[in-house]
Amino acid sequence: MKAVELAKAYDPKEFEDRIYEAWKKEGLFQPNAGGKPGTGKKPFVMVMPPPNVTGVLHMGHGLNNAIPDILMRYHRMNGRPALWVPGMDHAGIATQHVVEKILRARGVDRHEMGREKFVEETWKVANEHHDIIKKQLEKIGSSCDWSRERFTLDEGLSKAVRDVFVTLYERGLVYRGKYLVNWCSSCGTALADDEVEHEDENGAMYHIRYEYVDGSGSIEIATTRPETLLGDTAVACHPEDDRYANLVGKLLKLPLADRTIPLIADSYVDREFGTGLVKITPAHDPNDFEVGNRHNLERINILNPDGTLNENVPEKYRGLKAREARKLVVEDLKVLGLFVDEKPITHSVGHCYRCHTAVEPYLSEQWFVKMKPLAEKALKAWRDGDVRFYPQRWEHTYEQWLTNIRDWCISRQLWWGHRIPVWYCDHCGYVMVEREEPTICPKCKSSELRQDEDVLDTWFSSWLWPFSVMGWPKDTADLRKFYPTSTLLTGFDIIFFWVARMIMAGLEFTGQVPFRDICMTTLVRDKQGRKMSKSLGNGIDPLEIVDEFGADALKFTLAFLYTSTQDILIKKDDFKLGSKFANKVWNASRYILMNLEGRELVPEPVLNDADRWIRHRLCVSSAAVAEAMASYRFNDAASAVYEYFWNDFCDWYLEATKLSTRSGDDGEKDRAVTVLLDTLTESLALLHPFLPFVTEEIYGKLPAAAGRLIVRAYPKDEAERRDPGLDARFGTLKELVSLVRSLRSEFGIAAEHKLKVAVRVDAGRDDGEFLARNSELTALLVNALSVDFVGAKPAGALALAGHGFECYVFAREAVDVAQLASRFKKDADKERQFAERVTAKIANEDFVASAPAEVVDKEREKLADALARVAKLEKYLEDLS
RNA sequence: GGGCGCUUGGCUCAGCUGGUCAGAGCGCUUGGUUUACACCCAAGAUGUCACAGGUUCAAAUCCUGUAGCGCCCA
Repeated sequence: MKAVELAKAYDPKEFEDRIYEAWKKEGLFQPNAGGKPGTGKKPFVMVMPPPNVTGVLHMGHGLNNAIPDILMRYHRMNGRPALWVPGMDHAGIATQHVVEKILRARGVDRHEMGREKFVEETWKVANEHHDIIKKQLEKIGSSCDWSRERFTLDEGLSKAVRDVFVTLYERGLVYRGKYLVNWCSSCGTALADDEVEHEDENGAMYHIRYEYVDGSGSIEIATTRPETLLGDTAVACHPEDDRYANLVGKLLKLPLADRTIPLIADSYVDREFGTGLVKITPAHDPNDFEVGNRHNLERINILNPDGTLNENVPEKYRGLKAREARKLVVEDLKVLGLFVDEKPITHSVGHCYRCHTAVEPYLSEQWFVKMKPLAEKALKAWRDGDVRFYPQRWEHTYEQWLTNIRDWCISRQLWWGHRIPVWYCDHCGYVMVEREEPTICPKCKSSELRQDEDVLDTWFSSWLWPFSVMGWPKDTADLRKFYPTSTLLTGFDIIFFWVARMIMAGLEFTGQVPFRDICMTTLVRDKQGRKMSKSLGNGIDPLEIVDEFGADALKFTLAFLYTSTQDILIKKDDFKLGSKFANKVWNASRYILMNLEGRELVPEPVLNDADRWIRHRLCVSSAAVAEAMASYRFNDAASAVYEYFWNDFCDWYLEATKLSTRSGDDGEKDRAVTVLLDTLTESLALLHPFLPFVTEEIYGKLPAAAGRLIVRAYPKDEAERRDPGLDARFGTLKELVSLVRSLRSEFGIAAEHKLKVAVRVDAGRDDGEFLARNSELTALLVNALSVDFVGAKPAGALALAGHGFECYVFAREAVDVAQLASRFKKDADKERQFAERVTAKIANEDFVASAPAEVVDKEREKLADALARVAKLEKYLEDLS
């Protein structure tokens, strides 16, 4: 056989794109890949959280694509039909922003352009961006089934959205009403409650006097927003507040606005707060809105949609932004002598999550979803254990939100999105909520119909994602085969926006939870713990990492650093971890393939101790991966394969095989190389989910390779391959090797100096035969002339104390005796201290009585072991002196 | 105001169901042109596991409190 040559250095650029194309072309991302439909195994299915089509992929996407890819590949290799459905989100507000910005640069306003042209233009932009994002997801290596890719605004999903809206309406769960909504004046649209981000801001508490109409005096109110007094329709006190109770019903002169308002009593008022009197502005404050309803107060809207004051305020304030009006109002109050004072305070102010403008409570007519009935089902599903959170603590967040749920404002005053399927008859005012566009009014037969101008919240399509991507509401084969999905993996920050709502929609429309396991990932932050953001410029572009270190490095590093408890703090250089590991895999493989030169493969090679040991380790590692994957502890899984490959396979096994590959025996070489190839193949399979590209590339170079690694069986933990006894004996050999290497290092004994070594095994130990059988191997690993077995310490040798054995090195002339003595003393002291602790433990009767016998036995063993080492070390010290 | 989380070697973090669990990666020190790998090899140093109590035969691990940091909801 000829040697297979791998390039000297690992270079992911050389093969990653090529391999991805091959996987895709061969249909290996599809659930029937590897001819598995007949196996009867349960499919493993995930849907990708659809990224914003016009957004930029950041490290959060990197994490939430790299990690699921590991899961997908793992289950695929375990023989389950594996389906990962990709797609993107039309992201209403965000995309409209992007396009408006492009248009602005061209000097065009969307209103000049008109709705139809604007939407057309937006599609163009979305399509361009789609291709970029798709390319990026491919670069990252996502093994998702592109033949099933979906878009939240494509035909099928639009149909699902319309169907859901109408169905909810029919069930009485969608309604229209005039309520206070969160209004972003910059985006010109309403927002849902959870699209508002609260931030502390420096503001002031203003104290203002309102005079009685009858001239008998005045009262003092406190507010943070004095400009809204222009929309006041009452002042309220607590009904049991002695200070004001007798004044209820009195009329007040509203300053500046020249109106008369009453003093009312409502238990909503907090007596401790400010003066105990609050101004009531029903059209501009959610609490005041409620108060206004209870007292039948007029609602005076003082704002235009663009956030300026409207015609309901005195002329001098009209057209001003709220902030500007505030200044002027305060000045004018001062002139009138009605301003008392202002005290600086910090208070929480809501901002638009897209553009960060301060949000105004704004009275308008919107469509809402009645959430309570949906939330109750979702809560029940969780209580029944139909959905499980990993880590579990997130269920509290889920429960809390669902328990205190509020109705969902779903209309958005945008052009980009699913147009609300409601038509109004201009002739008779009849309202039609329809799946198919109506042409005539069923009531008056007029054809003057007008569709609702607004579109639906983007999340109104995302919440259907797990089943709409499968073709729902049609009863498709995919829906039957792959729904409900298995696992959802996404960031905890969208638990309300998306996760909880998907569960509600799944239950409401399919009668099933859309997934059973919910794996919540944390945020990726920079080393200072700051959120990665464009404005801070501290973001790490995953594509840049792929370019510099490779997709495998990106994936492996993220998995290795994955944590479910804290945010992941990361810097660019950290990705070296993954590329170093990939390089290690590359070079170990390169070495093995080099050794094929002139070899013949042996049909049924006999295994030696090292071979059987590495197979045992492979079993242990495979079991560790299985356990970690089942509980979504990706860092544990990554560590398991890392330690296996680097520490077991490379540091010990590969080194051990050099005994064979460097021997003069062709038969032994053939045997060793055959086993090596086999072990390498299984090791590559073990690593594949974590380092897909480099392992597939190497697999393709193996002489006996068939098909693709991506669909090969994952190494199993097989009882007959396990051998814990062998593992322990091999451990003794490793300890022996380390002892000699330490001596060498500490005393500067040159590597090329071949030592003469002897070993004596303590009485009662059963690893003597093993060590004797592998003495040549030991000699190779410590560069010894020979490793002999003796019954007692040979004269003139230095002794080293192992656990259960002694090792003798003929190197007295090479070491500084005083230094060695102090080394022994240190070791002996440490061991003695340990022995004392254990002695005390065993002397404690309570311990012996209460602890399990197993634990007590273990302690006794530890003690015996430690005492034996102390005795040895003391003897050595004596010998040296 | 309610809830959740974090505080472990210089840095970033693991340590699930209490009993060699005091660990990893990076960094650091010493030595190395071992024909797989310097993206490497070998050897090494570094922690009273935030603090104070408590439970227990036994606590980084469970409980309570304190301090600091962060996040979410209101």
